[in-house]
Amino acid sequence: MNIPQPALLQQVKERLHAEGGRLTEQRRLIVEVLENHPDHPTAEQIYLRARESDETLHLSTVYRTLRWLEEEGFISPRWFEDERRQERFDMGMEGSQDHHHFRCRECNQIIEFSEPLVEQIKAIFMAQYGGKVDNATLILYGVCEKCRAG
Amino acid sequence: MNIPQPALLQQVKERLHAEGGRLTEQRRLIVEVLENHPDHPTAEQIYLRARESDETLHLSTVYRTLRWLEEEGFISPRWFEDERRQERFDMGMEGSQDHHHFRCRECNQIIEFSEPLVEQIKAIFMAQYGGKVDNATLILYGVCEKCRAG
DNA sequence: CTTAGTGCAAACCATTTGCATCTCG
DNA sequence: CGAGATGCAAATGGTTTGCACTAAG
Repeated sequence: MNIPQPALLQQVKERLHAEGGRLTEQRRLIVEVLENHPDHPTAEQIYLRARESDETLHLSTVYRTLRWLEEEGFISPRWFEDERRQERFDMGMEGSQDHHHFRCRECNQIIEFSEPLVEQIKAIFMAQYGGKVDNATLILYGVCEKCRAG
Repeated sequence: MNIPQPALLQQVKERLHAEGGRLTEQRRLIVEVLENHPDHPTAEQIYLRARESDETLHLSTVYRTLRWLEEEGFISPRWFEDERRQERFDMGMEGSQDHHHFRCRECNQIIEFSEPLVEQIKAIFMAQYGGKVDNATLILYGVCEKCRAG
């Protein structure tokens, strides 16, 4: 299939080393899956994909690794309204610019986009209400072009 | 943009009548709690407040009523990132204009605000990616003025 | 060797559902 | 009286955790 990109894996390796953590086979696999499938998978989807390479991998290990990646700022969890309690994982890295999401309620596709007006909204809010806004999540819901046409 | 709304209870009464539903004591209580506490309570908070007037009220009844109110467009569920799985209920009525939220991560206060730029973002997205955007949820996270000062 | 990490099973917990009973209209 | 609601208990399902064992460095 796809040749794994060393970008995320390399960063993870370095962070683990700095913290006295260990790059296990399981973690390597999970990170590879994330790199090769930037389509906001659920924990279970990551689990199933990684299991194709390691039959013994357990879902709880996937969760533990995802939580660690989240704490380290490598990924972000996302929730979409039609999926109430299920979380999806976003490769967005620490320090990278905010990006936002459109979710098609027919094909469930997620489109990422950046939108400078959101910065402006933060500024307007702060001017009006005081306080400090650190980050913003914006999700648009609708029907994508393809589903409208089809 | 303030369109005076008849009290929620009155609207609920009419809708129930139109559908052959019944205005039970439990539903009346739950709707009253929602009207008197527009602070985005959780199901359990609504339950506890309503129970002060009716010891026998059960949490499942609260959930069933909330789901009905949601289907009828009287309230909307909202999720905030630091509470992963818990939902909060928003009195926003059907047909009322989109409103958005700021959440203080110290005092957990929620501030509602409207922001016309969001309409503009929807239009920009549609122009760029095609498709149709129906609605948008925007949540700002940060520290409110009071908590910053304190 | 040492201890971080894993597999597994059990726990968690907000929410949902099946069913016998009650009650609103 | 009869359909619609409720109380209760049990189920659900994504996520988390305790523990004994395994393996990375």
